Amino acid sequence: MDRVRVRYAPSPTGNSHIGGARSALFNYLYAKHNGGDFVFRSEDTDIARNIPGGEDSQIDNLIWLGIIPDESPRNPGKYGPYRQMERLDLYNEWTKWLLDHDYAYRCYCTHEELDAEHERQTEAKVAPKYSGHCAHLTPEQIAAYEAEGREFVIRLRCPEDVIYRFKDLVRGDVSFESNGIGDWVIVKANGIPTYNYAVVVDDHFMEISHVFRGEEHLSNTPKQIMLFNYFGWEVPTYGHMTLVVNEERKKLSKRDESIMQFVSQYKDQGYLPDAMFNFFALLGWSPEGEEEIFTHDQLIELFDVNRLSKSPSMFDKQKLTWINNRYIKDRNLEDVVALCKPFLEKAYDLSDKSDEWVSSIIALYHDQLSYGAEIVELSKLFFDQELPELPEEAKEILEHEDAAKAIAGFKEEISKVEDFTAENIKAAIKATQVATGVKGKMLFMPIRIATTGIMHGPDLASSLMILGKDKVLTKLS
RNA sequence: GGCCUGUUGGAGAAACGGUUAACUCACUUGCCUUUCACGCAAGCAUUCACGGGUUCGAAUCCCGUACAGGUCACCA
Repeated sequence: MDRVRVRYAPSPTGNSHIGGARSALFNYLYAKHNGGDFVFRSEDTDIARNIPGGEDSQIDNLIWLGIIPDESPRNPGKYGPYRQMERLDLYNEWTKWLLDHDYAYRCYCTHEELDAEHERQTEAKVAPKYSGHCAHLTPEQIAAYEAEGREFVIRLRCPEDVIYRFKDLVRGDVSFESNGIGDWVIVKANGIPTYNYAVVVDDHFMEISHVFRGEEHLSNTPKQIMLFNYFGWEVPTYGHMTLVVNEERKKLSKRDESIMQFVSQYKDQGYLPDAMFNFFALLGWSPEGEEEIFTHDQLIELFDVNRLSKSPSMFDKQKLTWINNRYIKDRNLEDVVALCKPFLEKAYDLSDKSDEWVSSIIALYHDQLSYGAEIVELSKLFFDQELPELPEEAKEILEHEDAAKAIAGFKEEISKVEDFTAENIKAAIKATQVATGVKGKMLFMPIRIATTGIMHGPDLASSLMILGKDKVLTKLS
């Protein structure tokens, strides 16, 4: 196994989860850093939970993020097929091998029997594991069960007193005792292999050299090593990454609503894929210097497994927002317009507006925009929307005697402006100052509040230009 | 309950036995600016969960305690 080959193997049971995307990202970074392959495998053995389109959406989301599989069901390499349900013959072949060598056996226990056993063990406060009821059935017993028409699963014999040790790329030396495991199911009653079994066969035949996955898989590792040992196959190198947790420090669950959980949601809100890529890379990994903003290629270059963290990382929405803003600022206006316009179109009727007009609004917010959809809220004042009630402070300003002077003066000056450009508007404000003697905050604020309806916003002259002369005059009246 | 893992400021995180405990986000203050935003500058852990040890010296090594998380499926 000289070549680095890694895989990302989701089950097509739903939309891409951010935790999964992060796993995919680290596998990808590792592979690319080492000039290896990143393969996508569909773990679709839970036939009841698979959803149509699940696999496609997984791949699409990865590609959107810039994590391009070198091999997948869509672009198969020479290690296919890339869906587990299409590899059943392979598994069956090796199941037979295990059975023939007596490393595995048929188990006829029913769910009821197993549940009762589990309950007894929990009550007795011992580690729940399979009792081995069917481990040594006589041919007569087997025949009897078969005659009954009982279904069976296939269990792997778990050796006694073996300690499974492995060097984890993230956690260092890890070991598990075999005694805590028990004979576990490798093939379900429906003839389909379980996850821990299929994975071993696939990782071997797909020549996977390194496996980066979430910490929740740590305790699956001894089971998989057990199998590698029986087969006499080389065990890949594992690296168990910390979980991503929410503000409550709990593992992100799909029901959690405190943050957006799915990659597609970020896409839909107008986040930039390269910003997401950058952000995910910082979740459980840290670069060496002080810089944290890196391009796709730089991250590949810099990625180093030794810098993966051992403690869980919290999904920090504010940091994502900041990173996304950094990327938006770096994009040219044309790109940002393309990003934002769809949100405006959806929120407002733009049919009688020119492209230039829309672009000029977006330009106003280019530097502060955190994500595409935010433009709708930010630019409200240009779309005749209901604006929040003025704060006390604003009312006080308007009641001031200078305010009335400023507004009246400005109305007069502005009505004289022919060519309604920012420059000319600025000149009109200046002229108002000269004419009325009002200046500074007491000049700008009343005009701003009267025309835009808010106290704080982008450059006044530009804002007025976009609003247009007619609207400005109406508002002033 | 068994097994496994982690614990450095509000959040991420560096430091690999000897530094004033990096850096980034957030926050606070100041500058810039009509305002907001952007940008710039500064401030923000007498201390590394706690208690013992080892050592000339410990956030860093060892032991224990506490807390947090993961996992114990015919789900992946």
